Amino acid sequence: MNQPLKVYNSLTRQKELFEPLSPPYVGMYVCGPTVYNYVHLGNVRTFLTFDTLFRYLSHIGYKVRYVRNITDVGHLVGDGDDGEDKIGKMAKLEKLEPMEIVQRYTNDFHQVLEQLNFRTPSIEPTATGHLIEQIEAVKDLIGKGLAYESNGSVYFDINQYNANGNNYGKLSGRVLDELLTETRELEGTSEKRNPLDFAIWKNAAPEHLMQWESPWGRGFPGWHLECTCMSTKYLGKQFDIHGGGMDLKFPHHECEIAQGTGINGTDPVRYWMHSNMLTVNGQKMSKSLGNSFLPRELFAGNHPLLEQAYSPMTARFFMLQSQYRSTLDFSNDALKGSQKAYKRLMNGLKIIKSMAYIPADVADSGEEVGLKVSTPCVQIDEKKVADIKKSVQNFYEAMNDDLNTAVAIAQLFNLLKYINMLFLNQLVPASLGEEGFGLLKEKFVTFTEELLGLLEERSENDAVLSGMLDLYREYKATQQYDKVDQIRSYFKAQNLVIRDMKHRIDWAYEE
RNA sequence: GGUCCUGUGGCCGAGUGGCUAGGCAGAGCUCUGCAAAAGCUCGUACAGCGGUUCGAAUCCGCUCGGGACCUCCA
Repeated sequence: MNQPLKVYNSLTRQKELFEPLSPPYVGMYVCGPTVYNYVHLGNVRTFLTFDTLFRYLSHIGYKVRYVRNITDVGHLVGDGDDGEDKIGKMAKLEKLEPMEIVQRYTNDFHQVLEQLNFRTPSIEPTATGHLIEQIEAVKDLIGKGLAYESNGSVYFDINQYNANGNNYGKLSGRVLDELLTETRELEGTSEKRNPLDFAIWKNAAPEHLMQWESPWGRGFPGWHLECTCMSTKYLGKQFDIHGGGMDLKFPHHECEIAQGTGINGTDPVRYWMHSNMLTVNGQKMSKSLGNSFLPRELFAGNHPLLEQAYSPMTARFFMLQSQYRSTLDFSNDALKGSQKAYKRLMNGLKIIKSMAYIPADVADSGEEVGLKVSTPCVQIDEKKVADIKKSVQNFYEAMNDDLNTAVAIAQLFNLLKYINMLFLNQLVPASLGEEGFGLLKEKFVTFTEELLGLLEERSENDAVLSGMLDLYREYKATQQYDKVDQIRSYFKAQNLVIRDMKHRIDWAYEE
């Protein structure tokens, strides 16, 4: 609210100033996973985009209701009637109840997101929990002449929808005639009036595991319908933001627009946002191409594509280093670079959090705070203070510019420079003034932890480490260098390193 | 085939009609028991060819390369 946020709206194909329907409230819906398998790293990128948006909107004063669904109805693998539903297929394969499959992969999804420090959405509704709403929606569309029954299935009537003055294809930029000529369905074999009509209710074969009673016989809801019903129920007939991966633009989101418009008489979404794909060697990461890997495999480093393990926060940082609308290419070299950069950032975070402002007169004498500084007189370095203010402002401008986290992170590194200088007494807090120092500390911590969701990853106990450091100092003072080296090895074994400087000895994350 | 996106230095990745992105890697200096870290300095860019312009890597055209969607996919 207190920041002019601009977002790229896929519907209008341009950046627009974000103005919610009824500030300070914001309604945001994001298509969640179909829980028939483990989420892979590519899936995670989309959710990270909207986690970042959720955090930023909240930070700038909006009250956000963030709805992210769980698709727990199996949808068809293929387009034809003989297609198997994905959850049902897994259930048969593993000899489990479909709901066991759903539970297992929902748990996995939640666990992965928690490891990556995602905030939980306000509501996480399931498709099976909204069957009544979906059946009502189908009835409603039939009543309005926008859908028709055929052999126990119900299809959305695109020709009628367009005849009513709508434009099916406006989100994805598709032209109906072109779609028609490209369709692979054979004439005469379909239950549909128009090959482009999509199912909103699907007749189920007896062996189909997940099926429910309906006015059109036993069946299950069409894939696109759940999002329309759940977003309408929790966010209203029209709401602010709808997000998802690029690959959902067509047909899924196009269908949502058609259904929402058909049922509620209004365009359901004001800002459509789509995040781009994670690629591997330039190709989209996907299960069918076999180039995907699981977050778990990334964290453990046990996948042929991975040269080593990368921590959850390294992965988060890596993905935030690019803007969400660009494709991001995965590579070990890039991940290694991110790992080092992330650790540098965390060392800065650790330093600044432990540091308090010291007025000039105290800094002069130095003794009582354990600093041996002999700064004769400290005056405020206006140039540095101005630079800090500029970086803070640039951070906000970057975030306001369609969530440009890449540029935002660059500002963090500008600030990090001053933190490191403070740490080494190349700069004393007093030279930034209380205001300048306070701004540096507050913003660096807020940006890193709250907005980007980057946290320190550490298991070792602080007290143990500080005890070890005391020993280190003692051995060093008595020049017992072999023991000094032993302590260094102890830290090294935990991916930590001792920083032994003129004025200070401390530990840090090994970079 | 149709629709659309994209091509930045060793690697990843921003951005813009003229002003240092940033990170990783590399070189030098300072500091240091040895290291490490940090700070400072430095190098190598905008696929190719035309055009518009006082000026383009940034706009336009063409060529070549890569990709996405059109089928479930974040």
